[in-house]
Amino acid sequence: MTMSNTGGRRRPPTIHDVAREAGVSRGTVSRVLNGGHYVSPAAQEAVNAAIRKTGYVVNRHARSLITGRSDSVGFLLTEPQERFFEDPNFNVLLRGCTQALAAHDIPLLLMLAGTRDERRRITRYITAGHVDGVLLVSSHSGDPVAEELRAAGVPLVACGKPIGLGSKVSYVAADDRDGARDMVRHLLSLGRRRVGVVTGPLDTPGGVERLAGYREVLDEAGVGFDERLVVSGDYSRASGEAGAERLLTQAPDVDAVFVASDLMAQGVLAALQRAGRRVPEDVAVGGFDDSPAAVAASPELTTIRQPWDRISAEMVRVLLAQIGGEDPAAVILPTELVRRKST
Amino acid sequence: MTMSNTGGRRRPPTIHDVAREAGVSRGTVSRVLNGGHYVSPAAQEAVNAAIRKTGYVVNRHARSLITGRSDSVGFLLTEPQERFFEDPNFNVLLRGCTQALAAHDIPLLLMLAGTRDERRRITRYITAGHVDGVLLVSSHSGDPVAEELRAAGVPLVACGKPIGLGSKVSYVAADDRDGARDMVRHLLSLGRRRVGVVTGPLDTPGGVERLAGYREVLDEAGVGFDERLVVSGDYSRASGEAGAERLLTQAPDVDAVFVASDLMAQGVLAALQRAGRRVPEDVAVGGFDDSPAAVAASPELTTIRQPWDRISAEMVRVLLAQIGGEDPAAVILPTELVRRKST
DNA sequence: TTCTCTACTGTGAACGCTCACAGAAGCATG
DNA sequence: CATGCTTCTGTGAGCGTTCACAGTAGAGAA
Repeated sequence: MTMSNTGGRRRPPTIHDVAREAGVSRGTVSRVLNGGHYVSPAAQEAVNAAIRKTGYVVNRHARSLITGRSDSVGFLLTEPQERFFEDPNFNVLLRGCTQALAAHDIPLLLMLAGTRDERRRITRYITAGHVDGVLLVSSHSGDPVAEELRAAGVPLVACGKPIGLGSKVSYVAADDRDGARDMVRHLLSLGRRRVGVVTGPLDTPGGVERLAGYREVLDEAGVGFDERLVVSGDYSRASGEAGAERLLTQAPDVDAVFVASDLMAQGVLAALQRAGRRVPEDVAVGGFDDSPAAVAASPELTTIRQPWDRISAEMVRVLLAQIGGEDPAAVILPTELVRRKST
Repeated sequence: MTMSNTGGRRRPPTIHDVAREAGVSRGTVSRVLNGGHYVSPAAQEAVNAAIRKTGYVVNRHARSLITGRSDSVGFLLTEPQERFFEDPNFNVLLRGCTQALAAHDIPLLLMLAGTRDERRRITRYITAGHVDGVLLVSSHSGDPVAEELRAAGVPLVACGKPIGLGSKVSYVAADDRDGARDMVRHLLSLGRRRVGVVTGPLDTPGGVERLAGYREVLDEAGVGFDERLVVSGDYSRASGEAGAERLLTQAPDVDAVFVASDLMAQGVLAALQRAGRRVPEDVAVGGFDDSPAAVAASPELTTIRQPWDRISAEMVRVLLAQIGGEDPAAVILPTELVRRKST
């Protein structure tokens, strides 16, 4: 029983305790802690032994106070909160970022900027230097928080190409256009010629790019573009359902649909089913994301995989580089067609 | 242009700057910052004006260094990570906790303890005092991290009744048994008599309680208990699908199913559909959670709402109370039957 | 007047760490 | 022998707060 456990916590050992235990000075312990340059092997060893023995863990507040760094980063969501809950992609991204940061021993602070007040509070918190950088999820345009952070010089990496922030903001994104091309080519290769599309929100680069890829392939295949085959959605399940209904009205002969998100594709499947169309026999359906929703759908969705694990890893890499003084960077990652039952 | 914006960030104002600006001492500013007791109205006013003028934000690291508090809490997930992504409840809980904490200006640190290494690192981080308390999501038994934290005297609030941690750990949970009772009563009230159940994992209190509620109502209604009507799952969609298949084999005359989670209920619906049973005409299906999955299902699920917003709010309240020195507490919250299309 | 009490204010010390600097020791070079 | 260089080590200062304490001013009571 080394620990009296009556509610209060014992005062943890300090760098001083370690120094005394190892028979060296605070400075030497600090040097060992920070890379071990200019430390003799003997001292190195003694300090490490003392750290193990005392169970020392550095006090990050004391360190931050003098270094000016916080050694933590924020994960900021300025989207309308609903999307967060409905879209499984956020989970995957959040998890990936948390783990990638954990590998660097950097905690992730979750920040949800929903209301005006929350936005103000969070902006203050960040610009006050309480985090070293921010991972940003905000695909819609005109985001005042992001703009303010950028102006304040806070290292920032967005997920997906941000709008209206100039070229000074780093971002990591999947190759939306190329992914869309792959999917539409796949649908054409099945012999379908009346290929519809349910787009994402067209005020986001992702939405625009996926639509552009669709058009490109139709052009290159010599299949005419028919605007009755195009309806727009907002990535939500409900908008997919509504979109499919509109599509069936405008172009009843549709024999394939490229849907710009898996969640919308779920809605499309439901609407088609209700209309008595069989998938994939009557209408082939292709999604986008390869989110958990793709496997949960029935039939399971053929979709375009966004490499979320790589996206999150790259976001963290770019952010840390930027915190380290490097210039902003843009990273585009390749997508992959995943064939399942819906095509 | 008050801010030179060439990459570096300007040194933020300190309490000293505010004191000089307001013509008072650091101590007075500090008192205003911490509640304003024993401060004259005039000084109060002057300090607030100076804070607004300078844009001062307290340096939390300096504060933490001396107070010993970190004014932050961890949100710790020790579940197998997959559940996190599949189960929409986690999102709602995470969001609720983040927002409830934000109201107290307390940041939430997301901690995912998947691997052994991660567990060790996180345990060290927490016991070193880098967070004041922990919100714990870990319904399965034998969680070494939780036990270690409890032993170290870290304020801890679990979501759902934890197993094997003695009574010293606070928790907040929905009234699982009562919810199950409501649902089964509802199914009986529809005239169904062959009511099956797909349970949750039976090494968790939630799973056990929901099954107990089911049995209680059958007993009280004089409907005999038939073990062929009972299959067990693990809250995952896939296990619901498998469970329903087993149920149809063991008891083909089943006319209602109480499923212990919405996600499993999705799987049950899929399996029933495949087997040619109509819902709700042939088989009524009741879920549990009222997660987004309930509305996404087709037909939309009748389910038992867990009051996630209240659960998260209570978790935060209890945790902060405990950090403030109060004793651990258990909170049980009522559930609510939500009728939709599946019954 | 003198004392006590309350309301308020300022000051130095401390929290635990890193950083800059000074210096010691060892070795090669002039 | 002095000089310089490299490698290593210890020391004092200071990061921006809070806290304990000392002190002041004014009001009321003796």
